[in-house]
Amino acid sequence: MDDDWDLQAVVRSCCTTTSTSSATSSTVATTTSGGSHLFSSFNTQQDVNFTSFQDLFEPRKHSFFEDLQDLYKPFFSQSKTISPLSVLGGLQDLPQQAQIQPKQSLVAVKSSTSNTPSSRSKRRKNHLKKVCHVPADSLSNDMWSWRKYGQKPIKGSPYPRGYYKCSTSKSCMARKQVERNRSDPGMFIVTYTAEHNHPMPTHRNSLAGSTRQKLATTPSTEADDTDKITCSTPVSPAESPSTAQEKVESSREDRENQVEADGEDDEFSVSNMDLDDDFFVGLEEFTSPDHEDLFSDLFPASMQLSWLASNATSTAAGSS
DNA sequence: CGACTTTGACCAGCGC
DNA sequence: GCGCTGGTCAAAGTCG
Repeated sequence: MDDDWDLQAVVRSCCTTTSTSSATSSTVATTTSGGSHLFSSFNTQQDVNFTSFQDLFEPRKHSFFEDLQDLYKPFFSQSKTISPLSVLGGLQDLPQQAQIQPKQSLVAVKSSTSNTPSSRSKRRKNHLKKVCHVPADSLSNDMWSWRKYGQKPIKGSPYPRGYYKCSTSKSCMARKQVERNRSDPGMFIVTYTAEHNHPMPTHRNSLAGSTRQKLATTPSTEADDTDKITCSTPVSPAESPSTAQEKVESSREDRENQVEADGEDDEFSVSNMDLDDDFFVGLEEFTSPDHEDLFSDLFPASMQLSWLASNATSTAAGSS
């Protein structure tokens, strides 16, 4: 079935590297808060040129890193304190760039209480949602562990939507929905709802699921295709290992479609989580206006967010 | 044994 | 108020 795609989608959210066109992935926050700062997320291009990000950030007053930090913070468990909304909060500010599906995006408005839905709070009403457009490649980069709890065909879309929830903690209300962009099959729309109420797992946990690739059919392939890193979203609940796996399977199919585009990778960067505050602290130094240049120097082309990648590797590895 | 995926059914919000 | 659609639950099965 179409399940495959969701897997991939899941993860890599925000920052991935992908090969796809640069502008493609953008994250949006559905929240109505109206803010706007960051979260535009990194595009997943492998070549991610930070410059390309500029566009995204330009409008902003914050320095590149600040934005970056903001972006990540929410996702990274900030090492110690993760505020429940942190994730969402960060997203809220997203720039309008993201394209979101009108309906969803609007929907989210907020509900702090959303975290405690009564048993079935299926409701669309409350719940802040963050929407990220992620290249297929990046889907897998998620440091969080996710467990798929449902999949449904969406009206108007040829692709089903996968529903994932955080598997790290039962009490964690964080959820994400992965859906392929109908207009651009190479891109996935990942919607995050609620926040993680716990720190990111150091090791992408979920071992169990992580491997479930019955078909593991193409682990290697995938590795090639999907695993390459990028900056995956640092934290976004993107896909979990499990998803990654799914990806794998799906990758078979997707590959056909995406491979070209992807080719890249999916390595995950989970381990990066360690970066957290310290990491950003260091980055702040770069916050100067010149950051662009700095990046060029510091992060040569190929590198891009390879740092993330390295971490990701672990995930990828783990997942596979 | 534990964790995850898959799938069908149920439930509730939303629009008319 | 009704129907549609989306979101979640729960059982069954799979895999490490």
